[in-house]
Amino acid sequence: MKKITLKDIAIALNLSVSTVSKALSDSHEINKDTKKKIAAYARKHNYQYNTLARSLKTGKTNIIGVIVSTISNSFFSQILEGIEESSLMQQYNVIIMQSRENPAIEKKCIDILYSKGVDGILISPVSDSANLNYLQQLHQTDCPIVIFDRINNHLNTFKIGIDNKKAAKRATQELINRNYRNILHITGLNNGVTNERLTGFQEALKQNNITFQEHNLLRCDLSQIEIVENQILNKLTKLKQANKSPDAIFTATDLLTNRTIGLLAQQKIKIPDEIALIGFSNTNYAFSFNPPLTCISQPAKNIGKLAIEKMINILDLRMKKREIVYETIALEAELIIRESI
Amino acid sequence: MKKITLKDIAIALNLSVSTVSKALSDSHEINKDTKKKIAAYARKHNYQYNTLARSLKTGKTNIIGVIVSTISNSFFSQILEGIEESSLMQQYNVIIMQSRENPAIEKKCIDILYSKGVDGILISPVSDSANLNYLQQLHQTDCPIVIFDRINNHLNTFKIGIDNKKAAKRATQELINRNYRNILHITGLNNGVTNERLTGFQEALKQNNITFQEHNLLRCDLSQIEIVENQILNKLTKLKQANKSPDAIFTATDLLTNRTIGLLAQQKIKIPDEIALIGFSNTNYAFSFNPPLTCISQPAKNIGKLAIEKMINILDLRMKKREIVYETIALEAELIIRESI
DNA sequence: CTGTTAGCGCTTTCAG
DNA sequence: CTGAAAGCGCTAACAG
Repeated sequence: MKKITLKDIAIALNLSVSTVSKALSDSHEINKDTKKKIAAYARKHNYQYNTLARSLKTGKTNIIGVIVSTISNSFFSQILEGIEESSLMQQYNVIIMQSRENPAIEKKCIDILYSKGVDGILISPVSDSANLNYLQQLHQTDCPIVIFDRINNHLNTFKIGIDNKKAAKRATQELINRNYRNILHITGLNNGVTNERLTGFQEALKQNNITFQEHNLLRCDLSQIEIVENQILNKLTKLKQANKSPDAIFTATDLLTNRTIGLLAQQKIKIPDEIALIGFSNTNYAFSFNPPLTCISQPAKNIGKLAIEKMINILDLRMKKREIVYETIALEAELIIRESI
Repeated sequence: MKKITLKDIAIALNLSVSTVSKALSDSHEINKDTKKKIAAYARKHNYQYNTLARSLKTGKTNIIGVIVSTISNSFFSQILEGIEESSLMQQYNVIIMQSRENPAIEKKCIDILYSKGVDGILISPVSDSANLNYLQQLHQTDCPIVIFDRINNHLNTFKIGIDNKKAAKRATQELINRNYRNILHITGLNNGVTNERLTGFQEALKQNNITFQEHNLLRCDLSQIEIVENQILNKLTKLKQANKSPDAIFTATDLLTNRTIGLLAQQKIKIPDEIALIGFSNTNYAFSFNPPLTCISQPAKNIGKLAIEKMINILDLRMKKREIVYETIALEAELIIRESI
């Protein structure tokens, strides 16, 4: 079962290559019987057309590049699942690459994808600045870009994510509604997404006439997973010593939330009796935590779906030379109430 | 910044295409100064060679296809992370596809990858039979196959996974060592992997002179996630009514383990006091469960790494027309003792 | 309805 | 050291 080509079929059936090509793409200008004969031979010999050659000719690969920071992060893997599913349905495939939160690697990924001739790139950019100009250039010429997740940047294209401020505000409000007043907000280092969430947190406090206290903000360096727990524990200890222990914690990322619940359990701090916990989390198993975790879950799969759909949309409109009106789509994050608050 | 080609460079610098081609691949037959001039121009205009054209010519795409059942399963996403990392280092890229536990979709994925001209396919096959003959054919001719995770089949190639029987036996022994005698084994439907694990479970019992009781085996249909919990709860209820409640549970898959711990918490069954729990799990957050979960964790990232390395190994040896000796590599799964037993 | 031809961008002999 | 030419497998314009 060696790979056979159009030429092989043409020779075997005593036809020309172009006839075979047209027949297999079901062109109307080919006789029915000829088509049948060709189709039969092709099937029998397991002919699979050579996408490479076709792409070289047509200038279209039907491959979309996707860049995320880490595949194994559950939020991203859910997005990727959505992307793969939708792309397959639309006859596209995806090459997935990891930027590992590193702008230089991200640049390399972009270049590789570009040289592979991908029709477009879906990306959750490492930073709000690093490769943005480069992406903008690509987008304006050869290679359309669609942004997902980290949508706080000035790139003029489709951006799919959630309204982070709103989601954070809602979570905070939920705590306040339940009479928690002294809320510690744990977040990552400065970036668009965490800043939005912080703003949402602060706005909720303000609306309820609660003064935001600087000591109720902890920024963790997420690049060093090992010490995240220490950073949190230190903070809690200090607050306790100052007699300012929080009655609730609001965590701003998946990793922080899941680590925090583990840490509190380990420290035998009762949730929610001593400290309540709410946070962003897309773990499939938040309900298996004990207590089951109350969390803000992003519609990850849907983000992926929409991102690829918008990309195909761009590709389509560009081909038809039609104008494209870009939009930023902020989906609704879901607040799942369980038992940790 | 439109895409530029060798031809563009050649014309601009008044050289021939072949000279430019050779210069950019640093051929020794090109003058140093010419190389420099060409390199400078290429960099300035952001030349990215067209992989498509090169592949068509060389017959090599440097793309490896990967087929898993679901990307968002944490075990697979960890494998994918390893695959992506290693492949990038070796100048390969991966196209990831999902078979969704469906042989027909799996077949489709294989065909698409084949027609894309991937250099090889890494796959965790849906079943021990469905597309195996087809894969064997591909492997023997054009497109080498490497199997990972589900390695209980007759395909003659590299297979990377773990020794499931051994891992299950060890987990069971650990329970027995701690004086649990009445152990309920919860597993999935009949397949190579779960069968191996069941065998390991039974062997451990036997070695300790414990009779295996048919009522201590529950097979769940994993395709219907929603009812898994019900199936487990029903079983526990029945056993209780018969006065045969287990003192420990050994779960055979990620999903089952994580669902079971959630269910037990929900039912207010104290772990490990009333029932102990041990199981396979590759969740990143097993330590955040409460109690922290004692589990068997597979070296997923490593499985991915090895799989791609073996693939590149095959590609290499085939090119050199050297003989290849296939082996099945069973890595060691790790037993992580925490507090659920 | 079928065939001829040119060419996508690149690599690779072979000549000069 | 540099260039001309062929060809990878396919599509598409054009001819017949």
